[in-house]
Amino acid sequence: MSSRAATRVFQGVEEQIATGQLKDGEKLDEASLAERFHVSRTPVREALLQLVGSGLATQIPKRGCFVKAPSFREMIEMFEVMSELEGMCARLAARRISDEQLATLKAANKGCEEAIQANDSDLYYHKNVEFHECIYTACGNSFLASETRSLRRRLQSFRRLQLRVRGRMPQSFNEHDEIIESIEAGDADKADLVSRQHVMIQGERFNDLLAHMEQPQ
Amino acid sequence: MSSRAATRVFQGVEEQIATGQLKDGEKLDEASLAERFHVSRTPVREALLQLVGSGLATQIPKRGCFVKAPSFREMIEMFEVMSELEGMCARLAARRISDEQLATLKAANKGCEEAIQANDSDLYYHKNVEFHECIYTACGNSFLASETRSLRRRLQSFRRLQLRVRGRMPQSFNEHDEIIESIEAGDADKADLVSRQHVMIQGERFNDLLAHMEQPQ
DNA sequence: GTAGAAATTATCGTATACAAAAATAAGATG
DNA sequence: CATCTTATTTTTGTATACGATAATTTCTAC
Repeated sequence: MSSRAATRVFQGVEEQIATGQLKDGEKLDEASLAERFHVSRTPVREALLQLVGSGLATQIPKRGCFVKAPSFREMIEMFEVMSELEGMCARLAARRISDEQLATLKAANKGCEEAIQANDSDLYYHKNVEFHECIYTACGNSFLASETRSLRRRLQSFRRLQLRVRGRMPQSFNEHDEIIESIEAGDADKADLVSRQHVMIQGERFNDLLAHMEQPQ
Repeated sequence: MSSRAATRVFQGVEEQIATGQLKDGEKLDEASLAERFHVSRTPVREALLQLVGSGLATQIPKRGCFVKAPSFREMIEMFEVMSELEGMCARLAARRISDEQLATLKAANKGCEEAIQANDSDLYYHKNVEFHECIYTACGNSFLASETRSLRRRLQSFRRLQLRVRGRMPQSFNEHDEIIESIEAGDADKADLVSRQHVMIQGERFNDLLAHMEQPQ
């Protein structure tokens, strides 16, 4: 089906960690995974290496790999950094965005609006990613864009949960408006501030959500 | 000698990329590397995967791995992000640092001073790392600390060059004083600003250095 | 002589095999 | 019965083997 077995295993394990099927500290046994994915140990080992690289697993020499789900504290820390990066992207975008990029950004936001009117949170999720992607591109720093994207991806599975929180979708959309306005006005400081808050609010929502769901560690 | 063959290969190739023995775009042939490091292809492939993960190589499916030395533009971009992260660390440290951590920070700076008096740029390099490491720890966000450390490491080989630039060592040290003062005073905004500048100046110095050395691409 | 096609070669991705180290189980000794 | 020692088993890390795909070369046709 897919091109590389190693990639399949990587994404599969990643998914299972995100959904909680594989829990924190659980051992990632090479032989079992190989059997589960119908491949040999070689691609499994490659997948595990990549998991370790992306921080989802820990490797102890001669002992094996173990799931390393972010703790509550680490999640908050990641949101804190995400907030900073997102703010930086917006700040730079306010200074560097082109007319064309601004138009694309507005179009993406229009997509968000339509998703809200259709009350389609899954569509909103994708349109929202698109919106932020526009800002990453417009910041004119592809390294920053890539780092931010990567962190967003890492917080992704939790975000998806958040947008279903009551009333979050319209509020998120209103914040988008503020972000666009400040970027269009070239107000870097405000774009920075508003974007930071946009992320931190999500962090807080995440916090609420977790508190409702179960005990953090 | 060492524990893992894969690690040896990884560090070896990393070193050769940093020193310029392996140039941008050059192919990382599995068989040749295996022969060079007296190991089989398996650990070589693992090393290459890690190199790709840390951004030092690119992988094209069914075509192989190629050295991906950061371009001039990417270096500037990385400095821009480093500046932001370093600023964030300092800002948080100004709010969260403990008395004990502050003492350690001052001690590290004392080490820098001694290195200057001894005119030992190599020692200064290490003491400087120690100084910044204190701030990372004091920022109270271990994820941020880890990300910043990782980026520092990536810019490391170039930094090492920079500190040998004429007059940089004392200037860097003076900037440290400003950083300590603002952190001690709990002035988060100033700590942020000064730390950002501290990095950006290095970026500019790097810029100068490159301009002197050879043509950027 | 050049362009395209077929065959050959090289290299990647995966599977299997084997050696070394660690975990576990079994046995001996007090 | 507990504990230390030793044997067995499991599992990691590395080497080798094999199939598939892309690159290269050779060959043929024009």
